Amino acid sequence: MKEWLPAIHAHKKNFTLRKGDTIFREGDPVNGIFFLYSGKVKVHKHWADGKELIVRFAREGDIVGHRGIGTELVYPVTATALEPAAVCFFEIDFFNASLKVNHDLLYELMQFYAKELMESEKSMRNLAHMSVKGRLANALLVLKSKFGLDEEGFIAFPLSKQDMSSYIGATYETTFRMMNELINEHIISVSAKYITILQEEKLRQLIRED
Amino acid sequence: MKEWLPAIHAHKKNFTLRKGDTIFREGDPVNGIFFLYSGKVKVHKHWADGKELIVRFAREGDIVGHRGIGTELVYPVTATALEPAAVCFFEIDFFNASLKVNHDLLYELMQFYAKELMESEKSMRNLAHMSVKGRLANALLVLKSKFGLDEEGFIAFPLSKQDMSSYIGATYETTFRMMNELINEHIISVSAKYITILQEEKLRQLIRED
DNA sequence: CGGTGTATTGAACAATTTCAAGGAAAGTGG
DNA sequence: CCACTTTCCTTGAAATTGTTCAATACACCG
Repeated sequence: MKEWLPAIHAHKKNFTLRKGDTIFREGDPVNGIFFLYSGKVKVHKHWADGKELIVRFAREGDIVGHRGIGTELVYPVTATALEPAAVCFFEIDFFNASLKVNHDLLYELMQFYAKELMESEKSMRNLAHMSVKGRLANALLVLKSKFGLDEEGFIAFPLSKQDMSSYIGATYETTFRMMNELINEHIISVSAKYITILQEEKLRQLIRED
Repeated sequence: MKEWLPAIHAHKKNFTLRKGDTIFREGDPVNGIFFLYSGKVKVHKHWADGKELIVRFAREGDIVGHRGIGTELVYPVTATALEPAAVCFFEIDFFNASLKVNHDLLYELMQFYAKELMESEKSMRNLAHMSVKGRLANALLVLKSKFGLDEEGFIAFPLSKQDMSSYIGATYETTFRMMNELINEHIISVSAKYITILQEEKLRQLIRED
């Protein structure tokens, strides 16, 4: 999704965001699409009592707000900065016009959607059939493979337990307890928001499907 | 997704399916894409002990197997006929070539994916935050709005309780019990696979989000 | 008519959420 | 920089929801 980004570079409008800032909110009219230059963003859906489910994380180079493309009039999700971030914004009309003209862009976007759909349906199955501990194990592996490790061996996407619980679709308390189990079993170690995977194989065992 | 179907009509290969036949299986190498001429199909993901989650239903005019498009080498889902069906098959190479050439087709496919993704993420949130009863209520409303009612006022997509439970992501027994509650509360009435919604408003109350 | 699959129900069990309550950390405004 | 507010963290116990197991009934099919 990064190759053609420079091609439409000239039409960008830049914004900077502070931690906790909202890029767009579920239900807002769709007015454009965003690219992340720097920072980390969560994309989430809301539910009663401030409950939420994080459906995706984005970092530099990623696209946000694409769920508004097509026939949708309002964003079906909210996007919130997890740390200071810089985004560039494209008017929806401009972006749609680009899609009409730029076949490669459209093809990439289609493939991107296809991949997101697969991930999403996998997550659906996980939510339906996996225990919280299994979903946590899976989330850790996904975060590692998607964002890698930093210099110190931590998963390079630090998350509050709050956000972790929203990501795996469980309550804060349950997530906390399951995390403790993993720590006591020496499968992971945790220092504030920073997580180290000690025994990847044991995590994999927790998500065996059959 | 139906408008451009005739355009590539000449390249089709037809197949007929009996109830229970599998069109393709999760893990099979992707060899093509299917269009449903008639019949109903479920698209599902498997899990241990023969558990499954139905991620989508398709009927005549719908596309099946599109999840294999792009970089994927194997289907991430299984497609099974719920009743006798007729499909037409397109080689993946031919379909990909069409996408490269036919901009409108590609655009429609992209929009289709975008819509599917939104639905999928909505389902994710429902699985994470709604009770089984709420998910059942939601499923009934979705099935009604998607497939309509037949002449007798039944939801025009008869489902075994087995499939219903796989669709809402709960066990057979729980689904059964929740269905009984809805019946006892005179919200729905059921005759074998055929369901009538008696009080749509009460179903909506069960899925209030906030 | 027996068999296979679906329907039905109860009871025990397990997983997860909810509630409650205290402590730590972190950001905010004076 | 400090007091204050808020948010996040931590833990236990109780309540709830949903699953699993088990056993029986029913229905259709060859």
